Amino acid sequence: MNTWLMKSEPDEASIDDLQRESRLPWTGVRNYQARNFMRDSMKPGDRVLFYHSSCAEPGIAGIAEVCSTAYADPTQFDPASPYFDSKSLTESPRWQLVDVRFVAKTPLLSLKRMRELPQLASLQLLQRGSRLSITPVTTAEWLALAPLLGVEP
DNA sequence: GCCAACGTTGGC
DNA sequence: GCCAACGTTGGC
Repeated sequence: MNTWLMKSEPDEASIDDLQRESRLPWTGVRNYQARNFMRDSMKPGDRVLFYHSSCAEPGIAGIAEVCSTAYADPTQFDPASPYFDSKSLTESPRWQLVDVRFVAKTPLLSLKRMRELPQLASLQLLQRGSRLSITPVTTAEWLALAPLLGVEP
């Protein structure tokens, strides 16, 4: 089983929203690398670290789980959506997504705190200039993160 | 709101 | 295929 870190702006979809809905499609990814992770590498059952970005307290706010294989992101075909992509054709959708289900809220592990911890220094999230919204987390990184999130690895 | 870093676009 | 211009991300 793989672990992923997925960023979401809490104004759009927070861990509380996911808890309420119990399951959400991960809409709006418009970056090829992030899409490829969902399309090619994510499997149902994979662990997701739910990260809040572009907010007062950026950090990991909970745990989720991939619960579908990849399929076409419907928002790319919706002219009313901010994620509409006029160049994406129905017969060859450009953007894909997976569904994610709620597992648990965690005490917020802030970006600031993560930057202070040497055992987390390898996280792709923390690399200079990194802004990919979906990044893989290694087993070693997950083992270092779990106790900080108050969960069993 | 600023701006560094990165990704995409399109002319050549 | 290069690369300048432009757009976006996201922390601060």
